[in-house]
Amino acid sequence: MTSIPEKPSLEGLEAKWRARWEADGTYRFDRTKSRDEVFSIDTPPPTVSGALHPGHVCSYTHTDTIARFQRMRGKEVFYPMGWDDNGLNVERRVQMLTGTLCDPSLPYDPDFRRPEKPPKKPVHISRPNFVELCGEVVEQLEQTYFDLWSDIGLSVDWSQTYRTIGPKATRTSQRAFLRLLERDLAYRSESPTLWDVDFRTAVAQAELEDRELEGAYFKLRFRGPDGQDLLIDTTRPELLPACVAVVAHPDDERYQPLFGRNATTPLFGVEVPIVAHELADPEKGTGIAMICTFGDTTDVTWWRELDLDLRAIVQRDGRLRPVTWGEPGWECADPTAAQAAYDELAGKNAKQAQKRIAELLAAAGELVGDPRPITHPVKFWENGTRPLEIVTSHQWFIRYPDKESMLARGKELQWWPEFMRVRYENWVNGLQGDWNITRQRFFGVPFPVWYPIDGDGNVDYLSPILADEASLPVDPTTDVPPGYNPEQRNQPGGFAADPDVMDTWATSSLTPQIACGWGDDPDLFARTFPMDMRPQAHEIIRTWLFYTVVRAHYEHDSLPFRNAAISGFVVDPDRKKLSKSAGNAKDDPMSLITQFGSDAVRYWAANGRPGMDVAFDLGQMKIGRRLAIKLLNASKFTLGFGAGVEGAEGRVTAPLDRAMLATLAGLVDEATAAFERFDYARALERTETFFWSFCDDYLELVKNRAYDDGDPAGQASARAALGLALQALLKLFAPILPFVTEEVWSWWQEGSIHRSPWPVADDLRAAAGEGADPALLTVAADVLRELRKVKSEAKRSMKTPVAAATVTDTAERLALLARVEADVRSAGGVAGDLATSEGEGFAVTAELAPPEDT
RNA sequence: GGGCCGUUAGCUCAGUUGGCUAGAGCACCUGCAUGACGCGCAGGGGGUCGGGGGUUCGAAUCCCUCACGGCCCACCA
Repeated sequence: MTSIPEKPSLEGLEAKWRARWEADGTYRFDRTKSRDEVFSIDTPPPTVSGALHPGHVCSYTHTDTIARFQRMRGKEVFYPMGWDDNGLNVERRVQMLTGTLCDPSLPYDPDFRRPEKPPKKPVHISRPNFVELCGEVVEQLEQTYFDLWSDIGLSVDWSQTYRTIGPKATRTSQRAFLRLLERDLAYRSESPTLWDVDFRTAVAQAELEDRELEGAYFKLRFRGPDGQDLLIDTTRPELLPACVAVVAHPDDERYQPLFGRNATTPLFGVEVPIVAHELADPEKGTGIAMICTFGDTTDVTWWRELDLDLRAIVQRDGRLRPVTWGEPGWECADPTAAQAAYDELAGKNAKQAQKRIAELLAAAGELVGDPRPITHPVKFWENGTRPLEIVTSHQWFIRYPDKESMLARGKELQWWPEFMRVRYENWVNGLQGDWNITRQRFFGVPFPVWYPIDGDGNVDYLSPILADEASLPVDPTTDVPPGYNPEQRNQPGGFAADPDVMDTWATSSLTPQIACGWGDDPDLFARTFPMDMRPQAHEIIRTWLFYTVVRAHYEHDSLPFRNAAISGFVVDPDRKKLSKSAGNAKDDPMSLITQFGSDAVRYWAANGRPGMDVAFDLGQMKIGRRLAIKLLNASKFTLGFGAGVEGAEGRVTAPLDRAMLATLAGLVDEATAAFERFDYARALERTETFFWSFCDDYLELVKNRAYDDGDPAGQASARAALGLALQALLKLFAPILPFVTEEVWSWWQEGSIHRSPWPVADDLRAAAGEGADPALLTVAADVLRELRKVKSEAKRSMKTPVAAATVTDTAERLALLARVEADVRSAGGVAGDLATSEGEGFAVTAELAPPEDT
């Protein structure tokens, strides 16, 4: 408890209270509480690769308001923080920042030091060195995030942190992986996979995006079974050597006679079957398409469903691999001619090969007409720069549960707002294939497996040697599998490490398990899992949310959390999402905090409705700042009366005071219900509205009485009511404006407001007493407003005495007015008569005292 | 192509099951030294509720339809 400052101010509150809360452990999780007393939050681990912008502040503030509300309601809040330092984004950033390139074939160099400045030509370093470097860079970035989160007032328990690539997360991910493997819910297979040729890694369905690209239709002349022309349009003529069939729609009469027979490819003279499939679109091109292994995902579908040959030609670097024509699998009419043509293409990338094969086809007279330019959507990795190719490789997959059970989980989960469930259902209904969790990268969670090498030095990739669960976490590139010794690494008869790492989502889909200590800390796990709340953005429903549901469904046969609170984006005035890459996120959150104060920035954030996009708006922050300052001043004023709370019951006797408390009780009900529904915005809006009228009307109406020693009962009533109201109001604001409310609280209370109990509406009703009528306050404020209007329109001071006034209103309202007349007269400065007249409409006429001559 | 969300004052947004003359704040205009706050206080002007139909005694609210903006999904030869 301190005293009320002479000139209250917002300056320095962040640093002051941030330090205090940390020293006092205000937000530390008390792990003696049982599951039903706990409210646990599955915080989104921010990717530490990017710079922070106001968008981050917004959604994390939303979650924090809920955390603070639940804490005050009496729940013990489990509010951890993770750092997402896994994944390609971080790796890419480290490459750029340090000027290095990971080369797994190099041995670890214990003396390697990060260059001062990134060299122009990247330095090649070993995987362990690269991983070390990632750790260093990430640590610096985490500090920046920690500072911002602390200044913005997140009530996170900072002793509960994890990294998505730290030992805890690695152990959890590896354990979960091994258990899925054991139940045959994860498997390894060689199959066509979407592949980024620049980053040389597989990409999952969830990370795809379409981009419109310039392309062209090439009309190729195939030969039909009877030697007739069979014209086929394609945008990828360079894949002609990989053609394994041509396909048309089963109902397409033009091609029906040909089904089951063979066509011959131009240039290479390969005989391919003519097949039928519903996915072939008679409207597209000539209605018959070539199937290549593989040009796009439709090719993969056709190849699987029609059981076609495999003639893959695109390598992992995106270039066409060498092929010997005439050998098994590459039979053709004239191997020499085919070889001659193909040798022109081998080693080229897709673009170069396309150009060359177009020339070859034209020269051979097999290209009909000129290519027709089109724009068409092409699949990219969302972070990539070149179109994805499809290559065949060994990958780890997790089977998806059947759609029905996933949809049932979606129904079981509470969505806020409700309509977000549809996005989940859309995604589940559109699922294809299984979940590829393999990434051919270095900085990530490694698979805890090795492969045996036979006496001839061949690696058996389909018979993995599994790590012991007790030995986790393991890195197969440095650890040795059970039963082997280190000298046997990469030797005939020895073992080889799995070279890949898990996809980011394979780890972050386990954030509840990681944060709650699954397998490591069963006691904590029992008190926190399944979690209560998952806050996240809608764009990653298909990834983070969906995958997390899959993992908990498998591992615990439950939801990972009961509530999903989905936030929108922060958008600029043009409704574009705020992002660093779009260049519209120039405002640094720290400078906003300096300029307006944390509470003001939080106020702006909390104005964004759950699930709705939030406009970035400095004006709202200004208003938030004003609100915070008003809270300081109004509190100072109120407390200046010695507005106590102790023994307030029974002392609130004046009708106006009882009316105010009854109104306030209604507000508490409404704000509480809103917070329960994760609707911090409505709670704020209602509280704010009440607060301003509390200041402008109620405070004005009672201040004279509160000062008046001649009316001890009235004075005591006003002071008691003011004290109760102030306390409740501060608490209602506390989740949104934690700094200013804590500051005011400290003026006359012990302990933190953030650990104090949430206001109870019935307590306020009890203090207001039986039959307290909120309408009294409304009537009094209405009349006061009219008296002010008269003064304002006469351009006179609000202090101007009113010589006489007449209120016209219904009998009912006039009766109410009579009960609060003294307060109205006092606040309005009505010196003379306050007459009443029963009538239809509400009106007030007033005669002002003449101006004093000076 | 399918779906979801939105469109209310110049700006940011409220408006619960249809029901007083559609609200708030900002901005703008006019005033005011008032026992806390001039980063304040009092007052004022400003809206065919995206367009068009319909249901109803009555529609910002319910139904149909169109437009625009945003997002998600889609097998894209």
